[in-house]
Amino acid sequence: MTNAKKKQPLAHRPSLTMADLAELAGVSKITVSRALSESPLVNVETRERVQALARKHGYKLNVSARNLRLRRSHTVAVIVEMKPSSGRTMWDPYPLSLLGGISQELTSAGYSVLLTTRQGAADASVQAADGLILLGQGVRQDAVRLYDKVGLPMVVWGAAGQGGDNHIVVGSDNRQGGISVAERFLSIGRRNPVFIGNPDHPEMAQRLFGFVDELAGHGIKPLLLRRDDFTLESGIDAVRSLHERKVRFDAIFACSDLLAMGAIRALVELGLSVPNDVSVIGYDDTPLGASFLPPLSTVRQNWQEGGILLARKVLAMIHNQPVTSQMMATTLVVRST
Amino acid sequence: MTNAKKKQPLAHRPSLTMADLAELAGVSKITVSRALSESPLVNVETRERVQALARKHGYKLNVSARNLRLRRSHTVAVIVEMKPSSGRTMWDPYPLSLLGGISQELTSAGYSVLLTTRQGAADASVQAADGLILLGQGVRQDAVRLYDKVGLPMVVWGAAGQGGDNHIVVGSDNRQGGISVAERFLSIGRRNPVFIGNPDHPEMAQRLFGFVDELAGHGIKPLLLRRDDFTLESGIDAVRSLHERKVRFDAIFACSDLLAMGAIRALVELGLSVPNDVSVIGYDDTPLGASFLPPLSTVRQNWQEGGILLARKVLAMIHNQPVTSQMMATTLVVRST
DNA sequence: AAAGCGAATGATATCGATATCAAGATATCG
DNA sequence: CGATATCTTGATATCGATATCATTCGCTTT
Repeated sequence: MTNAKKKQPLAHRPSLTMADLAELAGVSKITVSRALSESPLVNVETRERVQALARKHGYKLNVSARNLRLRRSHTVAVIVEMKPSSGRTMWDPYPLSLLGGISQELTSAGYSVLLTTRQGAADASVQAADGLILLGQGVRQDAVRLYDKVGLPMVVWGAAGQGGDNHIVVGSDNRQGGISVAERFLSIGRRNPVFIGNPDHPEMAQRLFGFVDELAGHGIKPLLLRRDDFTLESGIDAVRSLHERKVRFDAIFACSDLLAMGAIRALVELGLSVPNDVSVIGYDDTPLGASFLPPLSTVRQNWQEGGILLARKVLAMIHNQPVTSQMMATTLVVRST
Repeated sequence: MTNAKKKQPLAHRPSLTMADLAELAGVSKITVSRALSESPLVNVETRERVQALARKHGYKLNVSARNLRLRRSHTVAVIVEMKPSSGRTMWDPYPLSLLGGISQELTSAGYSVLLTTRQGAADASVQAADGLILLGQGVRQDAVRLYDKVGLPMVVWGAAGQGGDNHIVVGSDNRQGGISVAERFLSIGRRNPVFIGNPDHPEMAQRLFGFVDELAGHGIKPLLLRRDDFTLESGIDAVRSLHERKVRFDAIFACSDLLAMGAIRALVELGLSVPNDVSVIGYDDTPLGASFLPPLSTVRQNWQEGGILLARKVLAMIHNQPVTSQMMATTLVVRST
């Protein structure tokens, strides 16, 4: 018997089972199972003997078997929406520090992270997970709807107000971010602010709303300048178009740091001083912003913490604890612009 | 029935099994299994009937059960070495477009990606995978050794020459990258080049070797300026220190774009012209490099393609096909510096 | 017409773990 | 001392899929 087992060519390591361990320890499989899972049902002495044996022989639990029996997988699928909807390739640093936070939190809770990059339909492998985390651009509600149907606990990263039947939303408080920029502009006496970004993007729309509402309270109506690309070039182009149209403005709220840096460069080229003539505030607190000349003022979102929060929420949902959507506070980082 | 289904708080959906499908179709489980896996053993008519039924009722394969039976998991674990060894946080854009490539390739081959961020010892969940991909800084050989012991097919991202008993290495050809920079400097007549980077880092060491060897062939010996941080500040600081020490130099090869940009900024502040007085070439082709003023010359590594290659190699190893380590060519992108 | 063959399907065992229920050993109580 | 409670262990069934071997049926072959 044992012999037969050893004989097979086994491309994969022999890895012994609980049955093998049981034989070694002179007890039954079930006792081994209990011993390894710290069950109080087994005698302390037996438990330690079994555990020692398991360590000694390098026993590895067969996860598939356990998952089959327990009807759960101890796995959370993270679905990354690949379609770049607006020049941000999804594989840029930001959403990915989210991944870092998620991975860290789930791993330390004993869960595995199944990474999925959605290309077309819902991936079948997702079905095996205990819960879902959906990372997207926020633009594509179809993805949310698609995965809502899977019926698993789900947490979506995005703008508030997208909550649905079966999922909750975690995100950065974009509205508050917009408000904080407005407050800053007001406090330094700016009266002709411009907003640059893409209001079709739910997260940016929130920023715009916060910005507009806060300014409206002081009788100011900002100019909305739509830009779909979040690149340096796009920022340059935006400012040039303002200049050509002879628009009067003394403050710019750009929806990304790159846009902001482009804007500043264009302003300087036009002979305008930042921040004396025009004040500029970006979004995201890119590492480069701090080193930019002049150092860029911006709104910081804590992505890593967001990832941790996402993970905690799914876990809570999986364990049937009550959870609610939550927006995370942003920080206005005032540097020199 | 339907009612009951809808009513339960659905912690878990009922999800039918092959046995259920078998009954519905009036055949046996095996036939269902074969039908769904496109086996030629079943009648075409039966197969289609079963498949239609499966679709209609939303049948989902129980992955755990299949994996248990087949003794494989259709999963590749990607281990991300978290310890930031040199200021690069691992969660910055580069290694992560690797992840994108990996995920894309594995997913479309029907494999799942298990994301693990190593914090301490080898994660147990890794045991369940069919293969491993190790993404690290390259600095830490201990991680490689640790996972080598697991005995699974493994592919490591890094510098060549680290190949071990049980794994192969895929990486960017850093040596060639260094050579190409040297060639460029030679072709434009530079005679006093400086290398800025950390030679303890295997990948950078390769760049340095290529750089030095190529220059040596023309009787030139570059100055090695060690910098452990790959930040803008570090680049600024490097050039300042050169200046203070009154070193003569007319070319800089910086091991990261940020270092290069910092260097350029410092040079400009010192009243030197780039590239007239000093030519500068960075590494990585950061998105911002192209928009930098002046546009940065750099060495591009194709991360995404690297990810795809990593994935293909593990898959090949898993299927017992012969594989070898491989370095990917880099591209010198000459812009204005 | 008997034998032989291939196509289609099924019965059963199995992967490795755990839940359930039963049972033996020991301790405690009236 | 017999009975009940407690502690510890085990036998068996089960999770949902697939491999192996067996079986049935129709059709060709000589």
